[in-house]
Amino acid sequence: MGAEMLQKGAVSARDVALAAGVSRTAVSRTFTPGASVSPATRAKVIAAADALGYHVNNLARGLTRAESGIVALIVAELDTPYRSRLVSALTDRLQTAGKVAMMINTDRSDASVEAALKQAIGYRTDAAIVLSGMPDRALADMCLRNGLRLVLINRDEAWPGTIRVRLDDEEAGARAARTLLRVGSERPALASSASATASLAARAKGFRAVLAAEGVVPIEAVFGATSYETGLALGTDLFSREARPDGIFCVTDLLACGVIDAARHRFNLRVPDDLSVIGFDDIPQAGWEAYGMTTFRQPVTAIAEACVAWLSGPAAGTEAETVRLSAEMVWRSSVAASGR
Amino acid sequence: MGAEMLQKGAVSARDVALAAGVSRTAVSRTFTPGASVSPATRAKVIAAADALGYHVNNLARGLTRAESGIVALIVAELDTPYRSRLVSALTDRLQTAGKVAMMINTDRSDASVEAALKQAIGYRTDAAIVLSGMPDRALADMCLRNGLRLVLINRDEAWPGTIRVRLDDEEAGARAARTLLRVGSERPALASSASATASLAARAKGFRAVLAAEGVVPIEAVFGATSYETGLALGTDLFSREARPDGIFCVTDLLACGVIDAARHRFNLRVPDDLSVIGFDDIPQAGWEAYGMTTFRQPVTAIAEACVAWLSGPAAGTEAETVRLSAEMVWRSSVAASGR
DNA sequence: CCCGACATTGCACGCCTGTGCATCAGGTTC
DNA sequence: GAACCTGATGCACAGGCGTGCAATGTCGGG
Repeated sequence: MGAEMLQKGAVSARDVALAAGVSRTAVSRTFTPGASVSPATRAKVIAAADALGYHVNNLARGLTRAESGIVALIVAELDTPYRSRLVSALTDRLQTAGKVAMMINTDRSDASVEAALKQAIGYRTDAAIVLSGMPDRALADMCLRNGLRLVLINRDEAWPGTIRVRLDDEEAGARAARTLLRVGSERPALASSASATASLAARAKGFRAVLAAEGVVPIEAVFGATSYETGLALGTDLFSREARPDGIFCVTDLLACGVIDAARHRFNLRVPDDLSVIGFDDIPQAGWEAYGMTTFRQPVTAIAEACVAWLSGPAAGTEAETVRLSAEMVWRSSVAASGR
Repeated sequence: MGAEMLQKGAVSARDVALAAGVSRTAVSRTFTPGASVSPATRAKVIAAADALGYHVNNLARGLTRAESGIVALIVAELDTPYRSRLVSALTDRLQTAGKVAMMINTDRSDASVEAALKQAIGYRTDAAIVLSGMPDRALADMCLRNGLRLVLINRDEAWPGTIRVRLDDEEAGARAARTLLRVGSERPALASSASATASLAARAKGFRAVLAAEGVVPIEAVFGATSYETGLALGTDLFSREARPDGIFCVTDLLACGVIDAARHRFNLRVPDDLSVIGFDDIPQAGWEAYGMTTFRQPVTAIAEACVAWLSGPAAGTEAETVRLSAEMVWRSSVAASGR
């Protein structure tokens, strides 16, 4: 009936204590697992808390405790199939681990990554998961000094107090090359963006190495950002050449979609009859009937699992750790059947 | 050289004060815009802060201030093109407004939305932007009582202290119907998922209303979740019927992609020659050459803009506000040219 | 030289919680 | 009945910050 306490601020433990006729300590203990409170008191507190709509202030709790429960996700181009899948998996996993994700956008520039990390420090984030862009050594040290653990995904650098999560990109690239050779591709090609990412470089490296061992030099098209539009451009470039490729490894599904569309709609080529295409990531669109793309599946849930497990574990000393996961091949219809 | 202060916790204002030989107050004032500090003191403080890697603790700051600077984004199925675009726009906009986004996943169930909101309250979020799922009235009141402002996107309910952001979905549906009629469609169809969303329902309603005025009853296929796979199923259902539709309005691009693929790859139909398709959202894939979909563009940046503007504004009284935005039509090649 | 205006600085308090320590009630054992 | 143990409870403090208030120092004007 008489609903007081409607001012402006949130309802605090003192309000609950007042309403329940107990001390504020009792309220605190009620919401602290393992603390000593009598069932009677606890019941009174819970009743009052429910009536007032009380919730423990995690900010204040984070002041005293060493952990705030917040983990920063630092990411560029979230509106991209692979990224959004990974972020979704990460937030999911963090939540079930009792933590919560704070999203910080960057534009891939070093400056914006630095700003993002500083903001993360400002909120006393337990850790930061960096999906894109690269903090330099000094920045990483600053994070460490502020008790902020760093998770680097798809990066080569390894620093103290840091965990790296990597895929077997090189092996996947090699497998792509072997697959194309087995299909009988005589003019295999590599399509990649110009973005200097460790994982993209590793995929290309593995691809080239296998071909080189067979004495084959791949046709290459490398430019642009990692996007569908670049894929289109790469495709039209490749198919306009004298020696038209008959098998293409695209370091990313997004690129592969563009390449396939260029082949079909701009050059009237049939996939896989005239051309085999292999991608990487297994974004949802790779499974769409318009593409039916043979590709490598990013183990997003395994990646998320590894990150969160490390975060939940004890603050491992100062050695850098590395987690390696493998990308399973997914067979669809963009590669001639004999290749399997 | 002598790097002390390497314990465990983060570096605090007191550490900086000690290093700079000033009071902790001076440090606080240095980082508080508009506070009174002499240039000399400020310089000493900044130097010490840089050397130690100090960053103001936003958690503690949020304790005193009324605002924490955190805004919760409550969303399901983030790994979906439209959602990820919207979330990306929102986090971007929030950041430039000096706030930061906290991502909370839900599985669309009411229970998980409730849990999400409670977590948001726990972190004394300034506001919560609900992209999917629906808090009930009691829950909204609890938020309000805790000083948490609520932004509801694509919802019908309007409650005190809340803002709704809506599109002119009904008008768009109507326009889709008029467009199909103009192309000469004799058997127009509606494809929708079974998810009971206000916006989807409004699109369908507008579509049906225009047709009804012309004495036409659309062929309808309505089932499943809002996904590409459902689109495939809807398409195969529709194209298997006696009276095969020659124009389809899909309430979502994701559905439309599935419908187009079903038409092309399962029934050998040509788009737009045998069939016109209109979607909604303008997800990136709608612009891909494989689809070239005519659709309605979700004004994601305008939506984000509206949300953040409201959040940054004064805590408007207790009336519910509503923002209406319009979805511009995007012409591509999935509708016969004469339709324009 | 004196006085008022003003900028700067530090003390102390409040914000909200968790927790060590002391207190106290209640019950058990001899 | 006394000594003792146990579980519950409250006090007081810490944690990092912003800010009102008072004190100090500085400068200009008269």
